[in-house]
Amino acid sequence: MTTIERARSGRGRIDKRTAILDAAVKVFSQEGYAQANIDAIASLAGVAKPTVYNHFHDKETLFRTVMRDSADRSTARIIAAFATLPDDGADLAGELERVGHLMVECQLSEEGWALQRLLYAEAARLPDLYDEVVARGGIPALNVLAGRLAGLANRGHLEIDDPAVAAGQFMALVAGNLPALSALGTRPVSPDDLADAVRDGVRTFLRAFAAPARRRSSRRPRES
Amino acid sequence: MTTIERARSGRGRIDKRTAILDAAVKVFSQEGYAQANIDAIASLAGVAKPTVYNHFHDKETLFRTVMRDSADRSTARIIAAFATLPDDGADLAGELERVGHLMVECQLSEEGWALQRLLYAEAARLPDLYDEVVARGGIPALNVLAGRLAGLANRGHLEIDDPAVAAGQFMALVAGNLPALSALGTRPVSPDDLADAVRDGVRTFLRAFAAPARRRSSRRPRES
DNA sequence: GTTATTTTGAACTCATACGTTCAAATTGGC
DNA sequence: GCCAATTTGAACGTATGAGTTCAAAATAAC
Repeated sequence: MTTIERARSGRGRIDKRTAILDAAVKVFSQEGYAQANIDAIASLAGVAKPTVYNHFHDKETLFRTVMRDSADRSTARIIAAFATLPDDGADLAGELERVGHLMVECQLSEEGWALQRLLYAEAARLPDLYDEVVARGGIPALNVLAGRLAGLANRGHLEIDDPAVAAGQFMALVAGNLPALSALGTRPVSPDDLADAVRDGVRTFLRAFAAPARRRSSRRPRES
Repeated sequence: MTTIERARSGRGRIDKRTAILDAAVKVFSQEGYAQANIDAIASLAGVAKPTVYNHFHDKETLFRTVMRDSADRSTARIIAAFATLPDDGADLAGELERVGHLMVECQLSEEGWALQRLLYAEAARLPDLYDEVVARGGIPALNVLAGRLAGLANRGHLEIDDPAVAAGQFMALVAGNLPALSALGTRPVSPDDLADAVRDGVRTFLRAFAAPARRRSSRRPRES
């Protein structure tokens, strides 16, 4: 089943499989699940229709595979971006903006939007697929960011009660405007608007969570 | 065409039309556009199929009407909620939480999620519909909230540079966790989780935008 | 009651598209 | 060169569903 298994088994032609997946992600994201045409996918992949059914039992299996792969790619990108956030707190605003940019660019990518739109579209029909994508994507990414923020808080650069909450709020603040800006990914976003949105989000995040400059309290409870 | 026109023209049976729309919103939101079946809508509305085509020229027209009506209802609810935000700044945190609750409940409603999922699903295919819904829904609602926040800022209860940005960030902070919490509207949200999310959002919003207690920025001294 | 309009049921047309079948061609391993 | 697995093309069966047609029935206006 897995890419690796097939590659080792020898006989299966791995390139056909990936060609089908590449074509499928394009067609699904342009047309949506129901409107996507298997013949179109086969033709775009340069493959005969029975070959598609040879690799993927039916349309739903193909769709699920596409969504899983897409989620894995996006997650890897976002986690890599978060991992570059330094712990030392130097130029915190600049670093948060940089990471915020990487994050939104991942979501703004063709594939990021496609994944999100398809998830929304099919969540009601395939709730387990939604759960799986969240488990593979959103949750790990959020955990990584929460860990970085917790590190910054421990070193006194941020004042954070709950790192997971703060991580979610960072994402909401920085990326919350993206759907409106890009019309759900159907229109290009001007780099200036994007930079403004990220900057505003980071500024508000820091207004809420930046540790007071004078005090270098590692942990200062605000109220009981 | 409009409800009112039809009601005055007399001959058209207005109740059939609304019954069709009610049925259509249910079927569309459960099945999605492509999977939605006109026969099912007609049957659920207690109406013959040609009657559907008598009121709405084709499936897409019916869909667009459903989306517009749904957007109008949601917008009216949210704007009504925002309008109850008092200007005087008394119990600001409590009031923001109350309004935040009204806002997320609107989005959490069956219809709110249906609208959002269908928008995401069909945005690529019907970009103009997306624009129309945003123009009727998101933008007016955001403007009303921005106006309220600006009022609070003028009276010295908030410290806000750009009310529109702050309004968008309020929505992002308070509602940003909803998709994950409710699995895009496919699962019920526990009232406790919901209250936590709203409280966390409002707390962060106030940490970023609350006017410092000592300084009386503009007009009104803080009464305490 | 008369009349114009709407509604209804049922059957029909037509297009789309999933998934299958199968014999022939191709491929890769040995 | 031989064999086993895969691929291919093209046709097919089948299902689904949008939108139409039409004559009969129901309805509202006058």
